[in-house]
Amino acid sequence: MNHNTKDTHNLFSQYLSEQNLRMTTQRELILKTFCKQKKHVTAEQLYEVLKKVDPTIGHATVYRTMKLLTEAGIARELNFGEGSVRYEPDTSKEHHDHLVCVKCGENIEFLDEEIENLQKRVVTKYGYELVDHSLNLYGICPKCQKS
Amino acid sequence: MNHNTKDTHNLFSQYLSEQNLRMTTQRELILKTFCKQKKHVTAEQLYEVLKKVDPTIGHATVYRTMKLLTEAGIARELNFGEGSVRYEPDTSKEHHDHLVCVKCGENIEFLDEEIENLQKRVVTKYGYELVDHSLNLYGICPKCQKS
DNA sequence: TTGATATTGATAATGAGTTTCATTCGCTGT
DNA sequence: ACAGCGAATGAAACTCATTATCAATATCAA
Ligand SMILES: [Mn+2]
Ligand SMILES: [Mn+2]
Ligand SMILES: [Zn+2]
Ligand SMILES: [Zn+2]
Repeated sequence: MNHNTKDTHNLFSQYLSEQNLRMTTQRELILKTFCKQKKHVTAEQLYEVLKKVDPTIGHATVYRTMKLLTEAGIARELNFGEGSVRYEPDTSKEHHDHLVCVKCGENIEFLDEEIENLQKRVVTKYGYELVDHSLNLYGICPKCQKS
Repeated sequence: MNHNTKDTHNLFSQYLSEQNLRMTTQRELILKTFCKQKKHVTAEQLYEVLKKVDPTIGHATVYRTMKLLTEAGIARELNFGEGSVRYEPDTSKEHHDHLVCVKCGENIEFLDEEIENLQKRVVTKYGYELVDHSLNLYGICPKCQKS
């Protein structure tokens, strides 16, 4: 289940005060707008959406805030090798990996417990301590296979 | 086993002629130098090495040639989210994934057949046609755990 | 050897993301 | 409500990786 807006707002407030940072109207707006997005967005895309609500909002503020949301565990960075980072809500309850169509960009979220476990096995085999992982599968979606 | 220099040179020559492109002294030098590298290099790092051999070589030529080598199936692009792309020899005989230390950057190459197979299962489950994949595990190496 | 055309290197341009800095805002204590 | 201080903001300049432009040069089939 997803965090609702109030959940993430509380989470963010708490994170900010822990770090002696402040909740601002811009940060509230960015959080709210980010949580509404249905797709994985880049900071630039989110900035475009935000400008319609608050035309005075700054470019840098969006980047800065997405970084904060990531540190707070509310957003997660995705790198599909496109040249820019995408963000998705990160509720830590629902980790998943991605299957991306290289033609149209459509992407499916999946979670394979077996793969997750095997990853841990690899990491411990080499004496490493697992911090994170990134698994992206690239393919051609059924729709694009027909054209 | 690795391609040797002559192998890759032939592969590259063939690819170039198929595309109506030309083998040049710069391309030969870049290929040779790239194949000698022991670690995954960025285009910039390779450029630094190349300048010592041929100080007149151009920055853009290195980038252009690494792109060609990738298309020819001789190099493979790696993205560890560092901001720049790294390259490794791609012999297709020896695919592997990476386990990277987030502290010191040391990285281990591994191949887990079970994971590879499970990936295929995921892809076919959703009706996709697998094109590529990228699996990076990030952790802390034994050495860095002690400090 | 020649000519068509691909390639090169210098340089400018791009695009994502970050830094700087003067101004404004948020919060805590009064 | 008010003051004061440090945090946050937006504009603009900047960085860094990579790509585009273009005049000069090199390759190779004929
Ligand atoms: Mn996702
Ligand atoms: Mn490797
Ligand atoms: Zn598609
Ligand atoms: Zn390490």
